[in-house]
Amino acid sequence: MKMSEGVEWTAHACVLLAALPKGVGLPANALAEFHALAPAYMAKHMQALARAGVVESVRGAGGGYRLARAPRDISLWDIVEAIEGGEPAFRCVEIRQQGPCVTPQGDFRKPCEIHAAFARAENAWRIELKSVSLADMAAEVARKATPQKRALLTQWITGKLA
Amino acid sequence: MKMSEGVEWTAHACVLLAALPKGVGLPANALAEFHALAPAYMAKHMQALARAGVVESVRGAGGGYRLARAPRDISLWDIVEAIEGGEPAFRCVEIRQQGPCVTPQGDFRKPCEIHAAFARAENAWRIELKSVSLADMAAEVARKATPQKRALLTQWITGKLA
DNA sequence: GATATCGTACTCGGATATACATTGTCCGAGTGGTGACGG
DNA sequence: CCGTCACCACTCGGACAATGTATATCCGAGTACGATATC
Repeated sequence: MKMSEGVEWTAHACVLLAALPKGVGLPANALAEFHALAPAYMAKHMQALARAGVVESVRGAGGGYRLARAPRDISLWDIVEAIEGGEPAFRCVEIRQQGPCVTPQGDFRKPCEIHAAFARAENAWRIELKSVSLADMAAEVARKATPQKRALLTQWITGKLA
Repeated sequence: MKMSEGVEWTAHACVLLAALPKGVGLPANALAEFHALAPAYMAKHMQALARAGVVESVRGAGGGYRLARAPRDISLWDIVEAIEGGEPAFRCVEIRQQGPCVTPQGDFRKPCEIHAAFARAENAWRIELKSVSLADMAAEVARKATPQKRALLTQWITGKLA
């Protein structure tokens, strides 16, 4: 059970976007280059974020992706849901209802204990992810930002605005 | 991010084993037949459980699988770990250390915030799974056991013991 | 009748195909900027 | 000098291959049971 690496890619990309001035975005190329990632594949993942409404896309020259909401209102769970899909990892197919000794009148209204336990566990996981917002992490990144990094970002942005 | 269906198969199988008299086991064939599952594939998953030390295997006629510990001492996490492997779903590859504007002297002693957040979330998930033992679920199953089901199990076991 | 031995049936274990999902790449669609042209 | 128009470069979006992992199956290795022959 492993998560798509796209989650890590887009999470870092979103943190970067969150550190930018409000309303300003960057093209997928720049987001990929910033962490030395494959541009085309990064673009694909950003599309998923756009479909999910986490980011907004602006086409044409000077376009790119920018956050659709305030960083405080975007959680890690939003990103996971956009990339991985919101379906639970444990998919109960009700095998308890199969086999030679299943009574037709067996009451299966309540989910089986195994299913219930996994649902509780994934809920705890989801709640933890929902409690972490981009704003929290962007602050950490901004604190460590070097002049070098600021310069590159400014160049990208001003290059856009020029 | 989806979990192997083998987890569901083996979880139900282990609950069944937990409901049996202490020390008694069943062959993989019987475990599969009980829930109308592919016997060969069930056998493969039971092997993983045996390697992980969750169940013990007994070869030869009258052999099979039996729990290696008391049901109270086997948790859902043990089964997930045996089937899926204990590695975290989110694999941080430290992409923050890549790219054009990474300072060589940047301190990366502490894990990045994204990595830390996912680690916390998965920990919550793991703790929840560790808190559920086979004994809890076996009791639920035994309470609902029909005479039909009891008869089939007795037949399998006595067929073994005869 | 008891015991040792051989054969057989049963079960696990790992090696081997297959299907599917993820990963990775490319080209077309759409849009804003820019320069040229005309008024 | 200003406004309009057409062209171009840039960016997103979805369609298309390559790779890796999970799924599914089969056959060989090993063991206990039982039958048989012998003492």
